[in-house]
Amino acid sequence: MSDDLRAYPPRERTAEPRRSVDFAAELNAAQFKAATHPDGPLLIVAGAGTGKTRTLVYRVAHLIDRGVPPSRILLLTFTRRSAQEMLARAEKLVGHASRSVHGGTFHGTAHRLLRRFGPEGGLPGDFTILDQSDAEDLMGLSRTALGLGDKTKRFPKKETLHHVYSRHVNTDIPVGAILRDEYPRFVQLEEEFAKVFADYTQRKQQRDLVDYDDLLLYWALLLENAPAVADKIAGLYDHILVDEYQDTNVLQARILKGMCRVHRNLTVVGDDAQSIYAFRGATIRNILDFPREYHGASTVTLEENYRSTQPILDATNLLISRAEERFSKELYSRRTGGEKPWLVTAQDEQQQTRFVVDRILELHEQGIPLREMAVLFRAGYMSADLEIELTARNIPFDKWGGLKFLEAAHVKDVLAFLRVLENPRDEVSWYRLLLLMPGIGEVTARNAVQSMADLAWSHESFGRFTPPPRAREAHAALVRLLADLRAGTGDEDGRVTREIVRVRALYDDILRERYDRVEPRLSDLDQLQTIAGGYPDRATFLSALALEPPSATSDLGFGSDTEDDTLVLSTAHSAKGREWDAVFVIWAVDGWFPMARALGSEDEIEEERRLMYVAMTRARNHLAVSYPLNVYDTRRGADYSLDQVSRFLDRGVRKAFQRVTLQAVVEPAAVPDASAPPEVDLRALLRGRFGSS
DNA sequence: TTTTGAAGTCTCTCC
DNA sequence: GACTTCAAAA
Repeated sequence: MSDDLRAYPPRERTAEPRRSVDFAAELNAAQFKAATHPDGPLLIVAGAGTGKTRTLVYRVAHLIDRGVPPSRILLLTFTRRSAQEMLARAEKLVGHASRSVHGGTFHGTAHRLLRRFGPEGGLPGDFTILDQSDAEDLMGLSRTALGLGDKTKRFPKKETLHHVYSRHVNTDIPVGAILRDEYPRFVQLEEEFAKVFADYTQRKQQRDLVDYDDLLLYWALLLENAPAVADKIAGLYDHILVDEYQDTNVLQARILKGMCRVHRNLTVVGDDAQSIYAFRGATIRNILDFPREYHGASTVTLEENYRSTQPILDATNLLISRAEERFSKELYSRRTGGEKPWLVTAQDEQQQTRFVVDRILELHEQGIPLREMAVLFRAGYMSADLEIELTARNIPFDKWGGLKFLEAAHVKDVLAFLRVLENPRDEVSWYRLLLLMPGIGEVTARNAVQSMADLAWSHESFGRFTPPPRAREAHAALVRLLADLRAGTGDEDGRVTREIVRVRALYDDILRERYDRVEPRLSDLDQLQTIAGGYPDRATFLSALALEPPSATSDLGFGSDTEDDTLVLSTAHSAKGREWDAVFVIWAVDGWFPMARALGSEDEIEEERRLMYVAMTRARNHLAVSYPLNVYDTRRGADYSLDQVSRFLDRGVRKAFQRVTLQAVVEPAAVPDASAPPEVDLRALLRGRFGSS
């Protein structure tokens, strides 16, 4: 097991000559102040497009320039992609020294540290990471084991249980309070929740399983409760820099406190106006309270926007001015040219789609590459119609966001085989693959798992299990496959890929049996095989997959493999930190953006508003926000409803836009014969109904 | 006990 | 539209 996951996939080697950096000349005054800030806590409040990344990169460069050993700098970012990007940019400034800077997500870093120091806190060094749905499944097993799953009384679903658990761990809010706020109907069940959580925790520990929350929690607990190990871990770094600080939670703040308690060299960068992850426990309080939490902290505010034209900023400033508590800042740009953003009213979804595609082609003709354009939306499924149209018109695109690929049942199925090999105690994966086998159902699976547990999960324990007659064949096939896979030796390249090939020899037939649309699923598995080729061993592969899921799906046959000029479709969340020349925000319909189910509280609505702000501020030169009037809504029975523009685009905000109304496309056949008198005067009928003349 | 087909249930954001 | 849940058949 490699100590350092950053090595995969390998960063390309470029012989960049080191140059001396003229910080004062290459940064504006505020950026310069932040980048060259001496030791001690520093808060950088950076509005959208104000060169936040640039400042952070230069700060890293400056630290290295000052003689801080690069390997003693830790850069925590929100995605692994942004860490890589920043380090690549730092490399251009200070040469390959920056390659030794440790960069990654909180979870990725936690993983690295726990593999190394976990054993000193009683953790096994070879734990398996549970992703969210694995964790939910395990929670389900706990619920069933406690007999709370039967339908005699109403008990929350495993997803709800997990959500409450996760929120509790990440926010320190007592379970009772969470129930009161979010699930009043379950308040009386607090004790049962606690029992399930206790069982869940025990189950994880007995089976060497670690969920996402544990990664952070164990890190924090080591820092807080094991002084000797804490000194070692905190002693690894002299400087810690955190990006997107507005999206960290209480637990992450605790970790930072522990990591920095000696030197206090903590730099955090964030924008309270872009806080969009409260749903997973992030709290805006971290950034708002930073100056109080770290006495003597300096604060630098970046307000000059280098990204967008002034007309676009006028619109986004108006949008966010409606928000409640925030560090007040007014972004301005010297890019005064440019046209007002568009607010496009479409008659229906098809027309919205057609508008977006036509406009994209138009801009493309004007010389804007596809990769400089993006279409953003609130949730992954909202781009379905657009994807079909783009495919039909041969426009290549990448879709970001969502975890589709790894969530796909067939991908998880194949991974379950590998995970069982890696960790024979992985109960969740055992259930998953046992239930796949013909002749094995819930009862047999449970018996098998129980019998393996009795034999301490040894490798042979599954072979010793005596299946009922109907499952004999499946059992034998599985035993053979697992033995076969275990027999594979060495760490030669492509080993994981070959394992997947062998698993598929058994699994592909099952897949064909179970699903109707087989081809896209098979090609997902092909893709999994390819991805596996980039990893040296199974453990690294599985961990990396859980921590940094590949975003691409092969559903529609387009991908960045063949094309390098591809349009980006993305959820607003996944678009954070990115920018494009032209941005389309679609589905700006009330109930869609903001989403209807996010309207429960004022806080949720505010978060939706900030999300819309994030989406719109991605644009450099062209911004178009569109909404269809008529939405075919299957929920309300096959009917069309007349929809309203998003509440965030109120009358005042709309003034910053130019209105574009797309005319209804009338099918020739449907055009009424204007010469014929109407059969009935509908409007008069309606007026008469209310007695008005 | 497993399988199968039909009815029913939601629909999100992500490490 | 994809997945879960339920009831009845094999």
